[in-house]
Amino acid sequence: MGRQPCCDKLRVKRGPWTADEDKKLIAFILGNGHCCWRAVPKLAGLQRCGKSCRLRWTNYLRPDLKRGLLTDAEEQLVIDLHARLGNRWSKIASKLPGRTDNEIKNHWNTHIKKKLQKMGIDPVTHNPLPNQTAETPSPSVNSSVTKEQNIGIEHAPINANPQSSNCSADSGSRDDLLFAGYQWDDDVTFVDTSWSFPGSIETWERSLEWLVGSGMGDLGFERAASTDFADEPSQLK
DNA sequence: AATCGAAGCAACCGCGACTTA
DNA sequence: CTAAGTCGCGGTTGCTTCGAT
Repeated sequence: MGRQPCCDKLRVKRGPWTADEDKKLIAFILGNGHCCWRAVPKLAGLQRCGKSCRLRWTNYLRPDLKRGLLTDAEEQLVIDLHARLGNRWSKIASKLPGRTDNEIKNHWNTHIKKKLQKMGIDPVTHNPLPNQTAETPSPSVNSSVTKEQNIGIEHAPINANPQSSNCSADSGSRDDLLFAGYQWDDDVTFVDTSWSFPGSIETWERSLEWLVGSGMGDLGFERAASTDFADEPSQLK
C-alpha cells in the first residue's frame, strides 16, 4: 500500500528546534496531552511535522528525562540488555528510567561499542572477537560477566545473526521468553538513587524555565539542545 | 592561531506494526 | 477482508564541538 508522507514537507520547518518552538510544544502537551501527534503541530501552532514533535518531546522535553552521561551501572545494564535483546533500543530504554532509545543508541554507537571492541569483545554477538586476545577488562564489564554468570545466562545466541535483530522481527513471545528467563521486570529496571527527579514537577518546571529562559536566547538555542545542560553544574560532563 | 579530522548528538528518513473505516 | 492512516522503532545523516597537529 502506498504511504503518504507524514506531513507536507514543503511547509514544515526542519532542523534544530528553537526555544520558542519548545515552549509552544511544552505548553501544548502539558495543557492537552498528545492525543494525536499528527494534530499536535497544527494545534500547538508549530510549523513542524508531527513526527518531529513526537521525537522532540520524547527525546528532549519529556519531564521524566534524566540527562548527562550514562553512569557505569546504566552502561552495564545496557550491555547486558543488548546481549539479550540486540538493537532493540526502545526495549532497552524501557528498562532505564529517564533514558531514551535515541540516547542509548547514540551512547552505544559512540562509547560502548568502541569500549567492547577495545576489550576484544564483539559488540554485536558479545562473544570474544576472533584472533584477538582481550585486553584487561574494565571493572564494569567484569561485573557484567559476573552478573550474567551468576544468573546463569547463556551469552547472546540471539545475536548470532546481527542482521536479524534489525528487522524488528518483534515477536512478543520471544521477548516474553527472554524476560521470563531473566526476570527483568522486577529485578533489572535500573534505578539510580542519585536521580531525584520523579515526582517533582517543580524541579522540572525550574529546568524548563532554565531551558527556555532568557539566557538561552542569547546563547543561541538552536545548538543549545546539545550543550545547554552542560552548563548546569550538576550535569557537567 | 589556523586547520583538519574525530567524536558526539540531535534530528531526519524509511519501514513495519498496528489501528481504523 | 482490505486499503488507508498513524505511530513508533531503528538506522543514518549532518552539524557542532573538541582535540591534535
